[in-house]
Amino acid sequence: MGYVTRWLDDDEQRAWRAFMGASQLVQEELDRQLQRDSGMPHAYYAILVKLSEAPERMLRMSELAAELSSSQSRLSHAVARLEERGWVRREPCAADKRVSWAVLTERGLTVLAAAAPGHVEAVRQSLFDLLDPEQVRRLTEICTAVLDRAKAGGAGEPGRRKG
Amino acid sequence: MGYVTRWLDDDEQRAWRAFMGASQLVQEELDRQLQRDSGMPHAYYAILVKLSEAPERMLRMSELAAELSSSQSRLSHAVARLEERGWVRREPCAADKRVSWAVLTERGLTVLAAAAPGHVEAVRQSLFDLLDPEQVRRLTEICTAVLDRAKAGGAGEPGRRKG
DNA sequence: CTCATATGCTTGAGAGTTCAAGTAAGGTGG
DNA sequence: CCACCTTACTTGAACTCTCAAGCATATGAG
Repeated sequence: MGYVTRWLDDDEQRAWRAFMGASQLVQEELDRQLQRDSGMPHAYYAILVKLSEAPERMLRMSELAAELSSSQSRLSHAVARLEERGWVRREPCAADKRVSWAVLTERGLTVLAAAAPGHVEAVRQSLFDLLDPEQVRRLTEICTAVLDRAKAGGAGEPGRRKG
Repeated sequence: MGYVTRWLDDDEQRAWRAFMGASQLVQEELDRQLQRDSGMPHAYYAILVKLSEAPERMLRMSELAAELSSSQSRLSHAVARLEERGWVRREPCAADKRVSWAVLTERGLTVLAAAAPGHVEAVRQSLFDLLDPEQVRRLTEICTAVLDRAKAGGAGEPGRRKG
């Protein structure tokens, strides 16, 4: 523990605050838009999207959690709420009785279809309308680099076990 | 509204998911690190930092909220908790009795000083160690562009009034 | 001066997230 | 076939955040 802390220099400070600020801002804008216009938080929207893209529109809870980088606990609570609303249904798995499938219902698909246009519009306003194509390319590259480390087994990702 | 939705193309999809993924990942890593090592969420840490940088280590609640891009409600709840821990103290304002000052206590400063090195280390691991200086420069530019629109009076920022 | 409105902040209820336990089922070595 | 560990998922309590009201104090119009 005999470290001397390497503080952030001015450029790093600026970068850090800009990144955190932009992250927070975009997240909150999206969350607010979805809550206001479609009555769901962004996390729930993301669940519906993932299910809609899956074969048969169903995924095992653990797969779904992994795809969303979400903890199993969070997903379990969320799917419970989505089930109450009739947007998602759970089905037991015959082959492995521990597993449960999350299935997007017709009603869930309808709700998602209704929510999507407004969401996309909000995404454009929060991000893409503000950046030129070159910036978008760079942002993708940078964020991918950040994400790759996590997948490569960095410390402390939620809902994942190292392996 | 007779709009035809302009969906995201493949590049935009990738950019969007990378950005959201990286934002979420970094936020959660930082939150977890601070919670684990210093027993506070990142939002509370940010409050302590802002106060520590202010003259006399004190700010009016509304100023503090504005600097943090936080709603007044959130800040009020948070400061209540920080007060219970003795890290922050509230003081009434003689000139305007509606105002209350949030003041960083000695104990709060000590806690912040103890938390900071681990936090900075986590920031490096989550972000700066993964990027070269040119990428950091680009990230700053991009995030600043995203933030500037909000300050320039975009729709729906939390805890702010337009004007 | 007085009433209406705006401002600064707080409060309470409802919701989502987290962490730590807890249940149940699958797999394995003896 | 029986303990034992792992895997898949759920549950409950504590905590934070949000939204909508709710005070109390300025401020301005008449």
